[in-house]
Amino acid sequence: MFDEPVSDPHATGGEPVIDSPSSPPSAPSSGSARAARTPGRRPGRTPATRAAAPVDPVAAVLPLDDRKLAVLRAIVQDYVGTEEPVGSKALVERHNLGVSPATVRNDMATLEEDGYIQQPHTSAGRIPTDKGYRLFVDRLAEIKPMSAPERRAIRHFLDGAVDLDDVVARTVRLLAQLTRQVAVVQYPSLSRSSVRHVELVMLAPTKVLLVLITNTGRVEQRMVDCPAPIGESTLAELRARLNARAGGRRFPEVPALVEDLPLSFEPAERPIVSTVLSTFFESLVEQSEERIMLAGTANLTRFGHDFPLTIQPVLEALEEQVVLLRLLGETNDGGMTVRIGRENDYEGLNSTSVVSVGYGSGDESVAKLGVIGPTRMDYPSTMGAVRAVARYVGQILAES
Amino acid sequence: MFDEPVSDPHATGGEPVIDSPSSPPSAPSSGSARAARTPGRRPGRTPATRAAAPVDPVAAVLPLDDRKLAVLRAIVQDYVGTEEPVGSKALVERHNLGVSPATVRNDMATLEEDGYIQQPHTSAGRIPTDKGYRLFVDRLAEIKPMSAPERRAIRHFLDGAVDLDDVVARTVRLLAQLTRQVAVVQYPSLSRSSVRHVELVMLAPTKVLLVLITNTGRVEQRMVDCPAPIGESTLAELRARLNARAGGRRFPEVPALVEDLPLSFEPAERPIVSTVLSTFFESLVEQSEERIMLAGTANLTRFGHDFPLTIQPVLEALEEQVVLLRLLGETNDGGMTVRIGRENDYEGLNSTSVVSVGYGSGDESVAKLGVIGPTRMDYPSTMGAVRAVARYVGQILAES
DNA sequence: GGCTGGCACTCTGCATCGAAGAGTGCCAGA
DNA sequence: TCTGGCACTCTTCGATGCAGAGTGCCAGCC
Repeated sequence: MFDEPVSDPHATGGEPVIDSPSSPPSAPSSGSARAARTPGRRPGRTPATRAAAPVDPVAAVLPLDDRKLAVLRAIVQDYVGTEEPVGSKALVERHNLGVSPATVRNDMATLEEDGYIQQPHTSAGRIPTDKGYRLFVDRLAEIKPMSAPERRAIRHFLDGAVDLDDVVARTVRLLAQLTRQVAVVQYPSLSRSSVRHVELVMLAPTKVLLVLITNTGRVEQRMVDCPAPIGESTLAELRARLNARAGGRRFPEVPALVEDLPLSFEPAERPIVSTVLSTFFESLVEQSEERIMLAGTANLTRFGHDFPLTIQPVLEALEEQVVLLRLLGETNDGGMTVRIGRENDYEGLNSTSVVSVGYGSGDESVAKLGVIGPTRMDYPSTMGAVRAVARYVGQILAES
Repeated sequence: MFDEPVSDPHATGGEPVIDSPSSPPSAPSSGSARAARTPGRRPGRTPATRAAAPVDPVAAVLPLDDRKLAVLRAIVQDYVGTEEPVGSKALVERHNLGVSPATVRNDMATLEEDGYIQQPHTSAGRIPTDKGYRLFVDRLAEIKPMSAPERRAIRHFLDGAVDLDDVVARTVRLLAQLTRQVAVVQYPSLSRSSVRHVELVMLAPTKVLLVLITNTGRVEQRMVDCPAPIGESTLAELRARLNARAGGRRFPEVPALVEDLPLSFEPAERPIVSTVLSTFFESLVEQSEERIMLAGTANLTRFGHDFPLTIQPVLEALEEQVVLLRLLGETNDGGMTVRIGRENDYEGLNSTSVVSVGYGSGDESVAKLGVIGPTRMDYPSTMGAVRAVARYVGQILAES
């Protein structure tokens, strides 16, 4: 059965939101500039260019005809469902492809030569390789939209949130539940937010608490140790000027806007003001720039048979905020990003796939979210869930 | 080798800080009122009372002599080390107990009858039961103090923290590393902290951001939707009065101290003031009362052979803040609490042990921390690490 | 009464073996 | 280009057998 167009998988349903990682923003290779692209390593793997310049010797072999693609898709679907290598006979039975097992076997041999599938052992069925999944995601899969009840449930669940922490917490849990995988949600990034209010609270003569509130509702605080006692009036003035200049501005602009502030104070007070300001920038911008929330680690137990070996490095990766941040950081700004297996830079995640996307209150993204699962995941559904959740979080943020 | 006193394991080294869960606060059963007690289910299991009233038919059998206790201890130690059932021959070889394997076998038979050890299969070695671990922890084990370099490392690591979040974050990671288990740290509880400062920030005419700073450096914020626009001057006045009355007070006292505040405002403003105040109490006290941080989940992979079955429910438990909070909540205020296997109320943790203790800036605890590991854990070392970390965090908090 | 050596017994763990089944690759023919 | 057939490979599973570890019990000794 070949019920979806292969040449442009996005023609029928959802918008084309798939971006492969590290695909060059230029050089649209197929009809639509926003259509799926193959990763940089295998350039020119699309109908439009495949005949033109056979850069890669493997790629040169490659007039993968429709049936072979259908076979690959069937293999991916079956393997994702059963977790077992799929053989030619079973494939023909389950997908009535209209040809005999022998023919499918020939196709499989081709697909294996080209590196899309592989055999765990001689005379076992085939399983998709990372490259196979890549092709599946890029050209064969269609993002599966959420059903109406699912959408309602998402909406309802997120609507109950009382503050930003709660929004993020609910979002991760929701995402983990929907996808039955590990979910990761980044807090709205400071660098993409704007300043709503800056508050300075004196706790002791030389101790000031700096509280920053962003337009996304995020609140950050930091203790400042002043070199000398600071007067309440100075503090009030600094607060007023800081808010006047920075209020409403995007974060990256702020330093330039307030750097001359110390000059407007008495010389004696300038060092103090400078200290407060530098803490403001350094600590808030650099240190706690990014926060992340995680849920669904229990889903890791459904990973596979070779359990402890796979799960340990993944758990370790999940403990490292840095790794997660970099992971999400690689999300393409435009659309959904899928990184499959070894496409992930971090070694511990070499047998996982990461589906991530930006979300935001307006039309641009303020942070990323995503899920981490086995390469052997149900990509269409996962991508659908990730996309849907990202949209609703964006809406919620825009409302509050 | 029988190098530590059995009758009172606390005579030589560390203070008696072990408390069994659910042990009645009254009825000290041995010499020291703070000495280890056995859980309620098995009353009267101590030298002082064992001959008096044989309540329990099993307990009646029980003049466990010193050698049997030594055998039990040896079994626990060996099993913890090897993860394999330990037999009589190996026991005699490794611990030169001064008797023959046959004798040890007889002792083992007794210990098994009494429920302290069990055989996985006929003619396999013995492994300790929960009850066996309980006895070990209560009477045979001594908390192993940290070495000087370890203490220095702890101190050094925690000293680098820049704010409360950082202190807590460093603490969990440290604890997880030291014990090689899952670590849990509760944020300093609001109900045991005092108010350092309350800040009210107007974000919109009817939106006020309430920021609360505690003496432990914890900062909580909450959005308040006012029923009517609130004036800047009213807000300033409310802020001043709130701080005047609540500043420095313990949290539980605060409601009573400020409940009449609305009356000191114009009648028109009272509803607004009331709204702010009620958010102050309800949200802060009830909802986000407790926060928890977690680390070391990757250590779960070292749990045991029967892997996925054990780890899944544990991971699920760890995802539930509520479960963790209740877990820590059961920590005895006085000293260290060890809950072994089925002593844990939560079913998913029935094959784990939880070692927890309170920590605080002064002499009383403001929150709890602990680790979760397999019942087959090295209790002396784990307890030593937990105790040491708790002390240092307390010191750090007291300083800042 | 408690400890010990000896002995028979049980059970696991491991390797070996063989049969069954699934799947492949290749070839000749339509 | 597809198909049916066939030989071959390799995994899986159960049965079998053997070695090793550990026990329980008993009779004898101190």
